[in-house]
Amino acid sequence: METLTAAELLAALGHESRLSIFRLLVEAGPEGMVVSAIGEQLAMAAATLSFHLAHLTRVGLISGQRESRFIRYSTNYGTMDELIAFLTSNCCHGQACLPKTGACSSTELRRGKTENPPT
Amino acid sequence: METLTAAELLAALGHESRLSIFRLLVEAGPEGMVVSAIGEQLAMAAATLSFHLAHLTRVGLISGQRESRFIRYSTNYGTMDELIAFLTSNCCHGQACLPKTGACSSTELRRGKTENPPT
DNA sequence: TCCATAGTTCGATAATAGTCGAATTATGTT
DNA sequence: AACATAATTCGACTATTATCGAACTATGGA
Repeated sequence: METLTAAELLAALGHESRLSIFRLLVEAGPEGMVVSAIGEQLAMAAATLSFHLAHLTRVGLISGQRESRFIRYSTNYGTMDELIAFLTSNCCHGQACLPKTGACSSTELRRGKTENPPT
Repeated sequence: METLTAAELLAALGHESRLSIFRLLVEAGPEGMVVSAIGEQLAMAAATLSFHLAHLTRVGLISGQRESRFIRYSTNYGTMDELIAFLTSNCCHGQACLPKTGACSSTELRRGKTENPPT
């Protein structure tokens, strides 16, 4: 993943409103949520919510599809997966720098443990 | 970790210059790097570099300590560890949500191929 | 003390991002 | 068709962020 791309993803998540939206969608799971339902949870003007949804969509973290009058958004797990991989790569360059929470190892587990093998 | 705090960390990393600085320091390992050495790698005005170092320091991602005339910065792995933990928590709420790593497809999506899927 | 070097802080400017009411588009209902 | 609902886009405004030369602070050496 390019540094520029990663920075765009991080910047997209680096705003309280968008991070809240994203986490809400992550918690909602693959089914996602309809915009009005998101709006009910997070108090913000409809235009503002739409603005942030568009931003998250543009960088590829979420995507939405119309369902009659509604538009249902859900997270693109793959993008998030790539971002986590980027953040954890070059991280230990050999030795384990993130051993305590198991964040690294669980990611490696998910990914088949080939990205950054300890030397 | 609070959502606000996480957003601040993500925003700090969500800028190409700062992400480059951070990754350079991550690669440098626990020894870190002196400011002038960072400046040699990443072309930017000294004031700009200082500005970004201060930002990364303020959110706790890096810290610096003086060594005679130099100031040596290094990454605070713990902060990064917490951030990764935050990002991966609530992620699958039980089931594995990141099994496949659809790396290429999600990248294509970001490239704007199918911005608004035809309905 | 005087000078050079390493970094930071200041100040002014330019650029970008966020907010939200109002207008608009899309869909479904009567 | 007329109306209601869901969501986006527009437009204008405000706030924040980034940049960088110049001035400043801190340290070490002559």
